[in-house]
Amino acid sequence: MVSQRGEGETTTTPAEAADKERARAIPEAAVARLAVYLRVLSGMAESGVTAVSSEELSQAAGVNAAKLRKDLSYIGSYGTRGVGYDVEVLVSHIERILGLTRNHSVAVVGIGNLGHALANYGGFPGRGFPVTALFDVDADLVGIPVGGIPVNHIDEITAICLEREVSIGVIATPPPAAQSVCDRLVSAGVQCILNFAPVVLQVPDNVEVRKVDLAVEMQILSFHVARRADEAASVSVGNNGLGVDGMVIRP
Amino acid sequence: MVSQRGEGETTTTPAEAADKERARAIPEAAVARLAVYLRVLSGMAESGVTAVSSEELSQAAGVNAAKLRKDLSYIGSYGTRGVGYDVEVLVSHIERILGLTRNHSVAVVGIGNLGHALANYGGFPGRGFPVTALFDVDADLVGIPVGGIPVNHIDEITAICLEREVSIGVIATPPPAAQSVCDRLVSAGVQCILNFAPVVLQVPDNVEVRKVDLAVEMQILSFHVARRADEAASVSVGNNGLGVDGMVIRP
DNA sequence: TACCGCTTGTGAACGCATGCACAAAGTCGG
DNA sequence: CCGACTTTGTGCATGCGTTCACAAGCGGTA
Ligand SMILES: NC(=O)c1ccc[n+]([C@@H]2O[C@H](COP(=O)([O-])OP(=O)(O)OC[C@H]3O[C@@H](n4cnc5c(N)ncnc54)[C@H](O)[C@@H]3O)[C@@H](O)[C@H]2O)c1
Ligand SMILES: NC(=O)c1ccc[n+]([C@@H]2O[C@H](COP(=O)([O-])OP(=O)(O)OC[C@H]3O[C@@H](n4cnc5c(N)ncnc54)[C@H](O)[C@@H]3O)[C@@H](O)[C@H]2O)c1
Repeated sequence: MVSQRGEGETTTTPAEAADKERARAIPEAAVARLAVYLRVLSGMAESGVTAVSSEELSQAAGVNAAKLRKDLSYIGSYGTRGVGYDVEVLVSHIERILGLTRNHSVAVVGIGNLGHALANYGGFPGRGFPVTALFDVDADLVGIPVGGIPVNHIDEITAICLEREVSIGVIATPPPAAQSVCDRLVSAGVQCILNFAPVVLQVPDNVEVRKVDLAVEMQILSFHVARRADEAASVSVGNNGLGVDGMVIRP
Repeated sequence: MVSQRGEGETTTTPAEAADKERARAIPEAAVARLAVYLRVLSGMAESGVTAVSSEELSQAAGVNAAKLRKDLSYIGSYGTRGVGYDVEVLVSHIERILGLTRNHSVAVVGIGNLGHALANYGGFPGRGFPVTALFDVDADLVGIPVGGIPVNHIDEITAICLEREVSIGVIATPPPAAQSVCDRLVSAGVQCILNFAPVVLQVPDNVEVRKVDLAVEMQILSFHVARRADEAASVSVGNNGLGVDGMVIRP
């Protein structure tokens, strides 16, 4: 939509220019939360809710109310004191800041277990991320449609990514293939990569990589179990009976 | 150096007690990285590498060398100055800190696109996370084995989780079902939950939740694309030629 | 219009995490 | 046995992110 990102302050509206400058200053952590607020707000809008206070929204998003207000303040002052926020207004401003005013075409590479799930998932197109290309090295898969999109051979990746203006590449290949797939995506001009393979990817500075590592997530959970078990042990043994139920006594 | 506050020394060995006390102090961010180091180190061990310096390991893990050393220092001093770290030793210490010395049984709830992929994935059991139970509400799925494990009906979740000592529950149901599934997992004694459904789960304090939200990941990538585009525009037009290549000029 | 109560937006303080820089501590060659 | 070289472990400064607390601002009410 709009935002023909023209030049500096001469042709853009003051509001747009202000947004651009602000975008640079938004903390990474706040960006992630803004995406969550957006989802919650979208849900509210669908339910017919038109206004919301920082307290309500923060509850629904599972964060501290002050943090929520600060996060929203990064994108501008669109609330009304004494009242709250207009849901629609907030949605459109967050969408603008997150760059969701245009679609981002997605390519999935590696159509195995995970690739199939991603290709079949209906949740992305509706949120502005249409999956427009699938790639695999396996000749048996090439040509077969998955989730409505036919699989192409990995060797066609450059041509097809350029043609379909892919802006996000998703890597769902086995670990050994990930770096080479990544390199090919990068040389096809893809600047955003979401990596499911448990390997550290090397990319140029102008490419943004985010990784999803399920084994790491589970290990973090495991750490917390262990920590909790230790704490419980300390309380019951170390404090020698002073601690009742699970409460930690010492500060 | 070693942190007081411990009285646990009476029943545990000093080394164990020291670990337990340290575990409490490890920053969350460092825990996530330790899991990455562990994966890299395991790969090195398999390749026959026996020793590694902080510089090498940090390269392989994609982090700053000083940060890596600090992370490792949280779990103790197991390096040799002038030489580096023994791979095996480091692996075993990280595993101990992360609580990986025992297996953590995993249950997957919601055997749809994503649930199938998870159940079929061979990478978890090898890392100490055997998938031991699958649940779905769909009668057509119940009884059918996926990845070698038969699917059970969701109503059996409490009994089976207790019986198989499930410690991690993975939620891969549609969003509306997620909270109720979560509640059932919690009442079955599961204290760790990995949630793929795009909803904020409410849980008691003694339960740890981690979420994987792919739409949020993509939106973060989208934000960076937009920011980059804006910067490019500012530099080429706003600064009126003063900025060459991608460098940001104004602070 | 003037007041009241409510909610936002933000300055300021705090706490956590990162990265630097270097002393301490070890190896290895001679 | 010594001295040069290498690499760890960490004190310290810096920057980022979170939280508190409250003035400013707005709608409603009399
Ligand atoms: N399935 C899961 O639940 C899961 C969980 C965690 C991590 N992962 C990771 O995600 C990745 C994919 O997992 P999966 O279970 O789907 O694996 P999979 O083996 O089922 O699928 C991998 C696919 O990638 C294709 N492929 C291999 N080399 C390729 C290349 N060079 N170019 C293009 N395609 C290529 C294969 O033909 C295959 O279709 C792996 O790295 C895995 O570690 C998967
Ligand atoms: N598939 C993906 O790639 C993907 C990507 C991002 C997010 N997600 C999220 O992951 C979740 C699962 O996605 P999916 O594509 O596998 O969905 P899906 O519809 O294919 O599968 C959902 C499964 O959950 C089962 N189910 C429904 N209610 C249940 C209940 N109360 N108890 C137990 N099982 C129940 C259904 O029978 C079905 O088998 C969704 O929340 C989705 O938003 C999926």
